[in-house]
Amino acid sequence: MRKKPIQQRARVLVDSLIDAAGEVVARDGLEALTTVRVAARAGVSVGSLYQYFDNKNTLVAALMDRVNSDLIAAVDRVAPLNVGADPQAFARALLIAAFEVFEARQGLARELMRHWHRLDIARGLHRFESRMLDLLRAYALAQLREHSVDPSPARAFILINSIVFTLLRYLSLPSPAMFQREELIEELAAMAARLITAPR
Amino acid sequence: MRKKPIQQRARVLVDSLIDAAGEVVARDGLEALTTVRVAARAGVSVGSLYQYFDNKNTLVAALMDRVNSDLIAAVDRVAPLNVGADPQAFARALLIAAFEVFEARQGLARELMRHWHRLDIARGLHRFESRMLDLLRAYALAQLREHSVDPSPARAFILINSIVFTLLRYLSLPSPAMFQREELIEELAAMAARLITAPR
Amino acid sequence: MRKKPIQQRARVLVDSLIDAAGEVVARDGLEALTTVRVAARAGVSVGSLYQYFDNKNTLVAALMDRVNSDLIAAVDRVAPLNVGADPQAFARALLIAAFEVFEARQGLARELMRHWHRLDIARGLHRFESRMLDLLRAYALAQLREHSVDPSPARAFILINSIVFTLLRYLSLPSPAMFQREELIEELAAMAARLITAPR
Amino acid sequence: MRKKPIQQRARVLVDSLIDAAGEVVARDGLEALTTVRVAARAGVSVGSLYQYFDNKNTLVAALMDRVNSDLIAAVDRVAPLNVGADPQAFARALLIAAFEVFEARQGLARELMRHWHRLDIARGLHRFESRMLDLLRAYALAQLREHSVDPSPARAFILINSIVFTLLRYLSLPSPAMFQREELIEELAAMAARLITAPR
DNA sequence: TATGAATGAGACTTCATTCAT
DNA sequence: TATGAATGAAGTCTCATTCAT
Repeated sequence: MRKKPIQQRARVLVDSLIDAAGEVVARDGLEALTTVRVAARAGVSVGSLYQYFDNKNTLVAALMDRVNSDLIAAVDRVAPLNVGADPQAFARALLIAAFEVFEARQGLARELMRHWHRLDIARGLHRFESRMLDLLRAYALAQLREHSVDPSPARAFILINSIVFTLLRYLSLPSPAMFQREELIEELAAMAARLITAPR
Repeated sequence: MRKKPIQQRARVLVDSLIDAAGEVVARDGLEALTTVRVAARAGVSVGSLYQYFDNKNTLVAALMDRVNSDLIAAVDRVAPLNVGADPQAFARALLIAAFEVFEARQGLARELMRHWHRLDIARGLHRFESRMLDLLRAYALAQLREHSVDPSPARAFILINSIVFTLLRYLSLPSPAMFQREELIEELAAMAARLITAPR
Repeated sequence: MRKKPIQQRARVLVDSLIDAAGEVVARDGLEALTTVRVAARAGVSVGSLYQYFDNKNTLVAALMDRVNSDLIAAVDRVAPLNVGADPQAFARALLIAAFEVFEARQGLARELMRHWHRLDIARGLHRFESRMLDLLRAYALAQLREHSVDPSPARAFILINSIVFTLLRYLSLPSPAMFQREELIEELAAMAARLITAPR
Repeated sequence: MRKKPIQQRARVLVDSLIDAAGEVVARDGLEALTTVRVAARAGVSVGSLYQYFDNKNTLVAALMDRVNSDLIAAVDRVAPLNVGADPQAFARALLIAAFEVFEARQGLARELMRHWHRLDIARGLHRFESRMLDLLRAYALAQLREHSVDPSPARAFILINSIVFTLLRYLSLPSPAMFQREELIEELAAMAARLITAPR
């Protein structure tokens, strides 16, 4: 980031550029993400885009960060409301929240999924993994006193990635799947519950 | 494919072009996959590349198909040898085989993973899913007579995608994970076993 | 045209690109008309060319339009000054004007002639035909009250095409003809006069 | 021509290559005229094409020559049968013959017309002009004893070119003209007659 | 002689980035 | 600061021509 958007106007501009980037990707795919187009959609000139982003990559990174933050915000919102629920219900609640995030900007999920490499989706996922781990620990502390309160790193890794990617893959399916979304969520929740409660 | 590689020399060329594509991707990423570069690496001229591939996309598609076929071949080879094993051992065997495929051409997995959308990784996955479903049914018939022999589509979808993507994500981790590969395999195998044997 | 050349500088650039295209064609033929070369000759980069022309074809089309407009402007300028003249003198005046247009950019005529199909020379001719028809009607009204004021479409078609192409062919002759240009003009004018005044 | 096609088989091959070239042009335009395609259509390999034609240009030249020869053959066939007719009937007969040649391979005329420059349509026209001049002289000798037996070069030039190009342009009109072909022929014949019989 | 795979120069076009205004 | 025209490297693809078999 070339300069810190201390000023109000700058922050607004950065946001609208990221928004514009998301819209372009959602509408026409990552291939269509050109700096001129994003700037135009944001209602500014390319020059202004480069005032706030060093290059195209940092713009995309910012977009990814945004999605990741949305995801984290969603689980953060939902998790506390479900600490009392059984594992499967807990997982289900988080899954539904995640689904909503991905569907919020239809088309974006598909394209992000498709390019989850470019730009640190990896980095994003790492942040998400950490957050999820925290949530799991909190849940475990509250509910599963008798069990391990600390899922092993490997198991946490599997849990997060299995769910996130299965979900993304489902969302990016070219044609409707052979099953309903509800069924997918239920099965994923069951799997998550088993993973959480399984003995080491 | 512009012309069918009926002749020996042509088939060899097609193969070496796909190989070259894989090497370029593995070494420098999908972004570096230019037609000229692939041709050069294969020791021929661009023109020759276009003699066998309509365009760059079909080349990448061929590369994806190749990886997919390798994957299918690997599980096909291993599965029959493990029909007698318990679910977790069965899953473990397949996982190890898959790991080997992905590690065969170092770096390739990472980049393919990263672009699993482009060019029909999706299509490839579908083929792989079908094959895995067959193997599972065969295994179930032989081992789990008392259980459902037919995992629901949703569950199969979760099983395949969770494993494949978790595995790919692990392989594409920028820095070593906090856990050993063996641990990951064991946990994945356990998860798979639970998923296979869990009641509907 | 990708963007309308509203601004002065842009208009100048568009013009200089068309000029450059004309020069390249005149000097080395239509085959030598490459986008890079035209841009270079205009003193800008290819990118700039594509800022104002969607592709090579639209550039050529613009060049054709330019020639066509020049032709129309020339006859429009000369015709009013000769409404009082007899048919042959009228035709002669227009012919001389046309000759001048075609000779203005030496070599261009030859190449345009050679490719009169590509890019709407046809369309251009149609515009020219219409304009000529108008001029003929105006002339007929003023001079030939006793004759038909409206040449049949077929006759007008013959009149225009015979003159334009004969003239172009003359200009694109590789070696000097067996006769003087003046003689050609005179004969063409006579033919035109006969065609105009001949009874239906 | 790399070698004289003395042998029967060679002559046949050359002919079939020219035929193939004409068919390709007629069907898909001059842009589609690639050596490989022509060879394939002729049922031989590119290599064989280059056995008889130095390069693509000579092939096209040969095609043009062929059309030109067809044209000359047509007027040569028709002219003697009409020496007794009046000028307009004579002209009409030749025009109809020319029309038939151009329509023989539908589409070819349009494309040839469009590119009458490339390859010596010019050269071809010159041969055609000479032949026409001969025919006109013969006709004049037989019919117009009292007039000039020798049309001036300029007038002959105008006569030939006006007719040929008007005709070609008519044939290459994208949409049907406002008048019937018969009307065009009649008007052209009348114009020709006037041109032939007009005093110097 | 015939074949047709291989060559590779070169054409078109895009788009991230800069910088004069 | 904002603008957006200009830049030009780089990528994809074509096709006339050659030459080993």
